[in-house]
Amino acid sequence: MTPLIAKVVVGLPVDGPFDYAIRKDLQGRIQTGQRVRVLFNRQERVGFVVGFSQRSAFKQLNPVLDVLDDVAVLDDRALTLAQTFSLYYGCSLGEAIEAYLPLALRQDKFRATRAGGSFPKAAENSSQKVQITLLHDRGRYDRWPFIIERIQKAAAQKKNVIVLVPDVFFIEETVAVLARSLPCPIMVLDKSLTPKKELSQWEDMKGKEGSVVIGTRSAVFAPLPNVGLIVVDEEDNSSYKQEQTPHYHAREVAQMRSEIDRCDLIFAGSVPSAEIWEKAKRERWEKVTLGADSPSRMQMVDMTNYDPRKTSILSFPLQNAMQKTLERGGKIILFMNRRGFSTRTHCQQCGFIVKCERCNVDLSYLYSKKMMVCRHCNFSCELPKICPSCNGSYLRSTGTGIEKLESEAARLYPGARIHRFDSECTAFPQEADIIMTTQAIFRQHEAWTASLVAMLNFDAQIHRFDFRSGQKSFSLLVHLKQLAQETLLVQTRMPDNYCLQAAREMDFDKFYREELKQRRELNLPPYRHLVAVSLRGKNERCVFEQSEALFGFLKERQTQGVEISDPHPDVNPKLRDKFWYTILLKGRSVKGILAIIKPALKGFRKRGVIVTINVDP
DNA sequence: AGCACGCCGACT
DNA sequence: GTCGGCGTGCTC
Repeated sequence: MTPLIAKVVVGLPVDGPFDYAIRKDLQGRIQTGQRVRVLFNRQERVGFVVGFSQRSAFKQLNPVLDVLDDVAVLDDRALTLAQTFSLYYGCSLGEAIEAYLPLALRQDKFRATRAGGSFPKAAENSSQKVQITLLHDRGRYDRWPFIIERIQKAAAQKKNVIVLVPDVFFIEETVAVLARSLPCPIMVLDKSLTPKKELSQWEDMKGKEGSVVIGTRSAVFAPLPNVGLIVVDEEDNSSYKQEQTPHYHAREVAQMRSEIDRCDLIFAGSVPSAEIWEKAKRERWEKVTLGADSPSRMQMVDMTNYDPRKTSILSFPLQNAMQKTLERGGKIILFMNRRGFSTRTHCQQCGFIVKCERCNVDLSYLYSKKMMVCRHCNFSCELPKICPSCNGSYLRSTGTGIEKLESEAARLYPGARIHRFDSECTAFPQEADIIMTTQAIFRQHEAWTASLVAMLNFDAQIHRFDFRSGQKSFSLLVHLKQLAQETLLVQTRMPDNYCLQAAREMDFDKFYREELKQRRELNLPPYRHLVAVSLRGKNERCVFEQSEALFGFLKERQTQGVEISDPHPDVNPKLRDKFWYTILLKGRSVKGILAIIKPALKGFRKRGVIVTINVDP
């Protein structure tokens, strides 16, 4: 029987599906996974057909206005993945589908023309065994021969492969490494292209076999048929987590897709995340350890008796090591994760601190731009000459950023060629004796190594208010150690810290033992799932009151095994002119936690706030 | 998300 | 008396 009603979802945070009448002339032309134009709440929108029906509970139905493509943009597997995605991340099916599609297909300006390739129906290969591999590469490049071999195995069976990298900066390098050894076609899924080009790339993938697609997190949705393997490189990198809603993690989506497509998975990296390390052990994944440790040794400088107001940020042992390295003609990398010259400007007369009005944080001074800037929003202003509060002329800038480090080094080593490399720099300084750098160093294609690498502010890193700060610090130490040919020097007031101890001995088991012990004691991932419910709004009192009200709603529905934290202001309570409060829920399963949040939110009438859900924040 | 209908302040 | 502010509710 020809269906009379189409079930349609839209890319808005509203649960559907919604029923639309199918006109006579469109009957037989509509299939699931197709895009249609519909009138939704008096507006024309792109909708996605997810099913059909003969009857509707609604009396008056709007008609489907138009079918937008000749072919379905989503096949059954893609719809299944979108469904799984929306249930796990607590978003609507329409939002999940929009996360999936190239920008062009979320609007009705463009048409999809190419149908998906043929591949086995889900039922035909449901018995196919899925192999998951944790590939721990203690070096930097030893992983690739192993990965290439696995890709070739997949390609030999005419299967396609997806390779995910954390950042666009790694795409070019990864393509080069793979192209050297692989005869099969390599494609790049690039979100930075124009919508039209992105669409044509996306459509090209549909007919492929034995090909490789490389891209960042959204490439996990590449419309390749018959995927045999997904590789997630540097799996612990936080860029795999999307900062906007829906807050998905490409690593988790890769696992969902592997279940549905019955394809293999490789999680590769120098420092696996504690979550994956534990899961690999619990679920008995294949574990491969490769690569020699970096030959460098790690030296710690105890800064306990160091007074930042009296001495240089470059401790005497560090100056000593730098001097010796320079005398031998060696290179030096100084690492500090803080941009700008100074990090705080205050008035010595009245105590006024120059802050960002939108985020309420200290403004940094960028000497290179002669401007004060906010590290959260892109607010910038001139450095005030007199105090805006008391009109006195006693403004002082304190705190050390990478630019001050640069001038400090220039003063101490007038003969050395000193360069800075941060996120604003495009070209890497090849001719340099001393390089001051931030995280940006890891975007560098060629492994730029140095005799001496120094990490200046380890303590600021480990003290960050984030349960993953241990993981991130350890990861940073291991990556910096890989850049050091001879010595990695770390300035710290806590030389006994387990991250430092484990990194010095390159004892990964030691790190995970301690990290996982702490996670277990505090009921944190991977032993519990977290879901953050965040409220934001212009009026702090309103946000606070609404948080308390929602907290009450959640408490009413609380089930056994789920903990609900009191609402608390975020680490940065004011961000981009909005106040942020969060309620954190902890439980053994995301499903169990969302079963509390979803109905609570349905009955909750929000006033002056926007509520968002972040699963596995 | 975004549009419509709602009820309260400043205008001719 | 009306025009329009945005706060809240709904979308097949």
